[in-house]
Amino acid sequence: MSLQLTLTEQVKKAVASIYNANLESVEFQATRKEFAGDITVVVFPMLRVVKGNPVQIGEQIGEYLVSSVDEVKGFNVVKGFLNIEINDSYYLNFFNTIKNNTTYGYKEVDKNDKAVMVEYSSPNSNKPLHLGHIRNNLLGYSVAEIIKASGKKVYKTQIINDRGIHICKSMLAWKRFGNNETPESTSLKGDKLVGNYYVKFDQEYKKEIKVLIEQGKTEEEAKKQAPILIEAQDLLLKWEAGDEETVTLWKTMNQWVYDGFEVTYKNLGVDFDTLYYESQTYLLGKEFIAEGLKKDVFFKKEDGSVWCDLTPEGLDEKIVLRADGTAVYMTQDIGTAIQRSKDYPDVGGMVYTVANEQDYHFQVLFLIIKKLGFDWAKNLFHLSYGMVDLPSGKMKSREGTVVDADDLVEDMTKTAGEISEELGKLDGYSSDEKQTLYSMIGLGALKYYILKVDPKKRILFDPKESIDFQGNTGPFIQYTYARIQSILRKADVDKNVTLSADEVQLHEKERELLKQIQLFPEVIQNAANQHSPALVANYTYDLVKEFNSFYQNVSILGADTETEKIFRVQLSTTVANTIKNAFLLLGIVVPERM
RNA sequence: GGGCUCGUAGCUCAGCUGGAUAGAGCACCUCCCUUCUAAGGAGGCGGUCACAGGUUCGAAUCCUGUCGGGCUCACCA
Repeated sequence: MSLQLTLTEQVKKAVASIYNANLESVEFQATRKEFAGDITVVVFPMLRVVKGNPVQIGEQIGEYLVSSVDEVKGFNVVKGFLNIEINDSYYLNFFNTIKNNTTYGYKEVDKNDKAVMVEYSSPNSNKPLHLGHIRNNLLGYSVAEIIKASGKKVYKTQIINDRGIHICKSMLAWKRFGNNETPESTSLKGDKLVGNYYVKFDQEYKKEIKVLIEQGKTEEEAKKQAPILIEAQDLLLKWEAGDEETVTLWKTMNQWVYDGFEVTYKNLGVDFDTLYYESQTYLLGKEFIAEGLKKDVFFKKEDGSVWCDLTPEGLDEKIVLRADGTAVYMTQDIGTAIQRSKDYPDVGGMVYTVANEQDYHFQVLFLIIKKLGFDWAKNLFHLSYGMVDLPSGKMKSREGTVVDADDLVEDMTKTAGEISEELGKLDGYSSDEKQTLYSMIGLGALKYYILKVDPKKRILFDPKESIDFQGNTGPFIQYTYARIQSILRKADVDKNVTLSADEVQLHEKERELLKQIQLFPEVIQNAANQHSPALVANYTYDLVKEFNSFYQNVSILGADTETEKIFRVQLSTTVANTIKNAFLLLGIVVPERM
C-alpha cells in the first residue's frame, strides 16, 4: 500500500478516536523545503468536521501517527500544516524495489483497457513540412508515447490530405514548366520539388492576374478568371472523373512527396502505425449523414443541403452535406472517425493533434459524433496547440516566410556541432560519432524547447536563439545524463548489493532526490490525462537540478565508506535511468558522452 | 458583434484537483574548477500574478465584469 493511502487511513482513525468525527478525505501535499518533513497534511479542511484550533488538532494527529505508523518518525506543525517526517527505511525500501527496474515509471499495457488512436502531422501533399508541422509532430508523437507509458495501447496515425485543388496546382505547374523533372534528375527531395511547383503556380497566377487587371478587369474578376486557375480547376474535375493521365501524374507526384516526408519523419524521429488518405476517405460519412437524417440528428433545407442544428448546445447550425450532395470537410471527418473505430475495434478514444484555429471544428465534430450515438464520442480529444510565430511575424507559405522542417533540423545540428567543438570535450571521437552526437543534441534542443511549453500557448520561435545550452533546455539535461554515465564508467562497485536502512544514512540531498524520483509514475499519469508533454519535460528538469545539487555537494566516488559509495552509485544510476525514460517520452535521445 | 483562448520578474516559461513567504532559466552582480565532465554549483537583484469586484478560514488558480493579444464564426480543407 502506498504511503499516502496508509496515512489517509491512519489520519481518519486518529480523528475518529480523538474527536469522534468522520473525515471523508485527507488532503496532502509535498512539504516545502524550508520546513522539516516529507509530506504534509493540511488541517484546514478538517475544520468543517472537527471544531477547534488547527495547530492543536495537527499536534494531536501528529502524536497519534508517530505512535501508530512505523514509517512516521516525527512531526511538526506550522499554522494549519502538519509536516510529517518519514523514516529512512521507507525511502530505502522504495529505492530497492525500483533500482533494478529499467522501465521504472512505465506501466505495462493493460490488454483489457481500450486503445487510443493518436492522429498527428496530417500534412497536405503539395509542399514540404515546416515549423508548424514540427510542433504538431513532436506533440503528437510525445503524447502517444506518454499514453503508451501510462498503460494503454496506442495507434499513431495521420490523415494525408492528398486530394484537392492545391495538388492540382502543383501538377499543372509541373506539366507546364517541369520539363519532366524528377527528384532523381534534380537531386531534390520529392516534397521540395513538388513544393517548388506550387510556388511556381502562384507566381504565374499572380502574373496573369496583373495582366487581366491591366486589361481593365477588377481584381476580383481577375482572380476568378485567370486561365491558369481555370485550368487547375479543370484538372481537379478530370481527377474526380478518374482521367487516367491525370490520376497517373497525381500518383507519381504524391509518391515523390511521400518519399520526401519519410526522410523528414525519420530525421525527426517520429513514426506511424497506420495511415489514412483523404482520397480514400473523403466520400465516407455520407451514409452516416443519411442515417442521422433518419434519426433526426440532421435536417434537410429546401435546396437539399443537410445541416446539424447545434443551437441547443450554444453553437450554430453547421452544414454536413452540400446541396449537390457532395461531401464537405465535416462529412469526411465524421466518416473517417467512424471508419477508424471500425478498422480498430479495440480503440476507445482518439486524440487529434491539430492547431487551435480548428477548435470550433472539433467542438462541432465531437458533438455530432455524440449525437449519432457512438459511445466513444466522450473519449475524443482535440490536442489543440498554438501557432508558432517567428520574430518576423506570421509564417505564410505563399510568401516564402516559412521555416522548412529539414532546414531547421540541419541548422540545429550544425549549431550544436559548433558549440561542442568550441568546448572540445570530444577527443577520440570519429567524425561519424561526432555527427551522430550533434544531431542528438540539436534535435534535443529543438524538441525540448517546443515541448516544454504548454501546448495551448503560442510560441515565439527565434531560430537564432533557440539553441540555448544552459538552464531549462534539452542539452543541459542531456549533459547531466552524460556526466552520470562518466561517473558510472569510473565506478568500481558491486551495483547489485541491496542496502538496508541500517547500513545507509540518508543525506538531505539524497532524500530530496529520492522524493523526486518517486514522483515519476504519477507525472506520467498526469501527463497522459492532460495530454501534456510539458509536465514530463519540466519534471525532468527538476530532477536534473536536484541531481546537480547533490552532485556538487556530495562526493560520489570519493564517499567515506564503501556502502555509501555503493548507494550513491546506485542512486546515480537510477537518476540516469529516470532521465532516459522521461526523455524517451519526449522523443529525445540521451548520449552516453558529450 | 457572438464564441473559444491566452495575459505571472526586463526576456522565456513553471505553478498538479484553491493552501504556507508565487518558483526556475536567461540577463545583471558576488563567490566556487589540485575531487567524479564548470554546457555545472552556492548566493544577490528583480513580481500590486493585466485590472476591478465576488465566493471562503484561505484565490495566480473558481465565478462575474473590464482592458489587451490571438484564433474562429465558408455549400475551402
